[in-house]
Amino acid sequence: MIEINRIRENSNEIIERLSIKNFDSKEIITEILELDQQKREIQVKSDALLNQRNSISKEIGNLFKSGQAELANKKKEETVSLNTDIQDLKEKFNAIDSKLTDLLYQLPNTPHSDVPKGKTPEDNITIFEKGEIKKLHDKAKPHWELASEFDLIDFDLGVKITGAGFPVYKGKGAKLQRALINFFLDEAENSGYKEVIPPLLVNEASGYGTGQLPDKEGQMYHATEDNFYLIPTAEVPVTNIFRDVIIKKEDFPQKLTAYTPCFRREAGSYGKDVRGLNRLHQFDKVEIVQVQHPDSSYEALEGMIEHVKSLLEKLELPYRILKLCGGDLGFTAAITYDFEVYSIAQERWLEVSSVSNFETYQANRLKLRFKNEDGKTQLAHTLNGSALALPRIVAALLENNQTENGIKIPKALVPYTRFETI
RNA sequence: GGAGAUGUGGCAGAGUGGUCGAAUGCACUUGUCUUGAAAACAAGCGUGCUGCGAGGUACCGGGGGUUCGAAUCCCUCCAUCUCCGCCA
Repeated sequence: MIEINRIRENSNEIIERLSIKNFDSKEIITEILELDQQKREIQVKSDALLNQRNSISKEIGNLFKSGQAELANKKKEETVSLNTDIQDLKEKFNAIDSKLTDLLYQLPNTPHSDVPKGKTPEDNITIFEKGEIKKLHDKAKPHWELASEFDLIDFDLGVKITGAGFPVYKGKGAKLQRALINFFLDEAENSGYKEVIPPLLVNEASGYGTGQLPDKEGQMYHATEDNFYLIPTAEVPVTNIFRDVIIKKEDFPQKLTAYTPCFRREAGSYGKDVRGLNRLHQFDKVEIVQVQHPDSSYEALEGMIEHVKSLLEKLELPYRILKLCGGDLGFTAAITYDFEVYSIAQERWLEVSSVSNFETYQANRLKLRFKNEDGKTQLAHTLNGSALALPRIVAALLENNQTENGIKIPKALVPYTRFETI
């Protein structure tokens, strides 16, 4: 969430920035400032009363020690009204504080000054495009037909076992998944990311830490008996490694990568959007996460973009990079670049990666800090990106590489699949 | 899942309900000494809120309670350890 100090000092700037996200924050911020003011006043009062009580209590202790029980008991009476006042202030304080926290949770991150205005995905700006969009042969098919023709993915079987959006990968289809995961992990390691295998279920605190809660509660599967959530992305468990951590300056940057399945409930899609691998409830993804010093987080973001670019180029897929406009930007991100690959048989672009800088927004929730030159604790920056999400990569690979003699595996992947064609 | 024990500062480890934000040791930082280092000695050494500042206040696993006053007593949750059961 946005730091309260920033809101105190730059409320107008924040309101203006949030308007780029098409978020009208004027009322909330006014209320936040009021509550913040009240909260501090109450705290000062309460501190003063506690101070009084503490000194009276000390006196009572001393009186008892020196055998003046009568005087001590008389002193006790003084604390009666004091205690009701303290209790009163405590209740008020808690009420205001939880209201304030609630409102702060409702404020999205402020977009970076580079973020273009806009409301819908059409307003995103294509900043880079590369790769040849080939012509396919006459009998070219969409990936869901290829998947069933070559017996790679069984969607109906998944429906039987679980439900729609939980495919079963078979034979070379399963091996292709494994190959991609290993390829992505190796590439990440070569770029300096340390591999971790995190839990796939997280507690509530972790959900709040990265911002899935309370904003996107409905997106996550919820194991209510234990109050755990199935992770929608490795971002959640991996970034929460750093919750409540004060890292040493020399330990910057932290670069982690993780492969995990991801679980998303997703609501309200239909037709071609959800056909085949386009949108699933369970899918595999390799994520890269960085914790950075604020001065170098944008440089790190560039590095992450370069990393994802190199993956797509090694896979020989035509892709483009979009800079998301304010309206399409996620709740917690300051800036996001989406990577899309072209799916030839479907004749559409498919999002395969999202690379974002969250600046201090997540760090503030996580209490992820470092000691700066002045010896003060300061919030770090967090970043993450998909590198990459598998299903749509598979869709594009199958569709784009189909020939009349089968599907060709890109060269870079062959050492991992150990077969050249499907 | 059952029984028992434990949870204190970066680590180890004290702490009869009152002068405990917390002894002591180690680690760390700075200074003295030294050509330099080590050793020794001295000082410092957690996090938040609040205040221009001195300071005030809160935090001894989390939450709640008893009390004039809680690290210390009670309840509850969580975690760890030991034993038993179950199990990939």
